[in-house]
Amino acid sequence: MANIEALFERYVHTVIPSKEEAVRRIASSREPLTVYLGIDPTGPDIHLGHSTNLLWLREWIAAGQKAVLLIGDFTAQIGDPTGKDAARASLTRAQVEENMASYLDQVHKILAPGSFQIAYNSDWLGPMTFTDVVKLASHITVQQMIVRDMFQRRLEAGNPIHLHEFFYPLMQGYDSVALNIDAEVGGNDQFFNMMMGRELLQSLKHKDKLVITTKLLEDPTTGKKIMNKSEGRYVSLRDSAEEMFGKIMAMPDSAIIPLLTYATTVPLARVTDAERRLISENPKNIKQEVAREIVTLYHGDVAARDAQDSFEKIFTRGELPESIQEVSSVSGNSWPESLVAWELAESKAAAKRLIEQGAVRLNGEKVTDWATGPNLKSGDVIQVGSREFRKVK
RNA sequence: GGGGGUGUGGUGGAGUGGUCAAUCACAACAGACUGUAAAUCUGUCGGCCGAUCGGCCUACGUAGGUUCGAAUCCUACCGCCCCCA
Repeated sequence: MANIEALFERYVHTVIPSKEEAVRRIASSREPLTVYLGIDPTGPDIHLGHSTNLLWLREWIAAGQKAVLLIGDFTAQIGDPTGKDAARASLTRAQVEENMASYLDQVHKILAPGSFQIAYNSDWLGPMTFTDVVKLASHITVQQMIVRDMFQRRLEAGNPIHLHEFFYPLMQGYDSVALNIDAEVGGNDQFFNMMMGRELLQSLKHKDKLVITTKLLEDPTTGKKIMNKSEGRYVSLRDSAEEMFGKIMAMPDSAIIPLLTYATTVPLARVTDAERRLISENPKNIKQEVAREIVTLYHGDVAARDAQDSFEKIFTRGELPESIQEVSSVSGNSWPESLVAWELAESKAAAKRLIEQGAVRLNGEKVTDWATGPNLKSGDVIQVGSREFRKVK
């Protein structure tokens, strides 16, 4: 019983109808309850923001309950409009399949293969006829749709709302009906869609679904998302150990506690301990511990330790990394031409700027003049900024 | 169907005939400093060429036009928003 209550504490934001009711239902049910997590395979990456749901699911499964991972292959193919004003490009079947394979690999880093079921919403959304859709739509009013804050904001700002955007909550909501599900879990930003599913399930099957929303990784000082996929600022579960470690270290200090709380499984006592230490201690140490913890989760102890060593080596002590990408030098190439060829600069103009700014080093010596071509020999190391290295073959 | 608006760089958003490759903010990149790829401060931020001055090319929804000269004016088209019906 105690472990069931604990299910609704750490990662959870809200439970509808209530946490108490959820606990009661689990305890009083003869059968395990089934919860589902829906994800749309719109890109190849799952990021740390999604990991909260997966970590929660792992506990749910450990508590003897059932889980379904619902892949929104149908919705992804049409294109999810919930983003900004521009309609997102639709994905082809092939892209979706590629993303799905990649998603499962990532999910398996947290949830053991076989510990959950997989469902695809194209199975029931694909065969629906226009008649089915109209009938489904009749259960929801426009007023119910436009209360959603995203729609409200766009109405106020005079930004377009396309009619088809109303169908996404409807489709996602219908997933609950098709699965005849007991509960759904998702990030707090998915609250509206999950409630839509609850509404439909009640209308169509007179069944009362639990809605469990999890905490989002947000910066407590700015309220902004720490993982921002549309701005390309996120830690992917596919990232290498070193990338992951580095990206976490580049996060603002204010992200330390949210990451430790919602993206790891360390005991909560350690979180309060970290909060206390942040006051007196160098935040760098605590951030490193968080990075280490997260990398361990996805890459294991050894890789995490190596990632930390390599980070300290390059950034704290300014030494060269273990392995450096090798490039061949073309004699006669000027500095800008070489930098572009080695993918260290986007254009020759950019390369010149980098040199002018003192960002380019040859064997540790600043390159000051772009006009006098590089005189390179095998083994020379070129560095741009603090993290890009190339070695001449 | 009628009327009024609007469309700018990765994003938001200025600019309404030349001094606009386009104020500013965010993002990004670099430098300094540091406690790290945090914070802060400074700088850079379309491309090409000439050894920093300079020159050329491409760009402000699309296609034309007016003009010595257009992101800025005109016409058509496309997209979007609002109001009336």
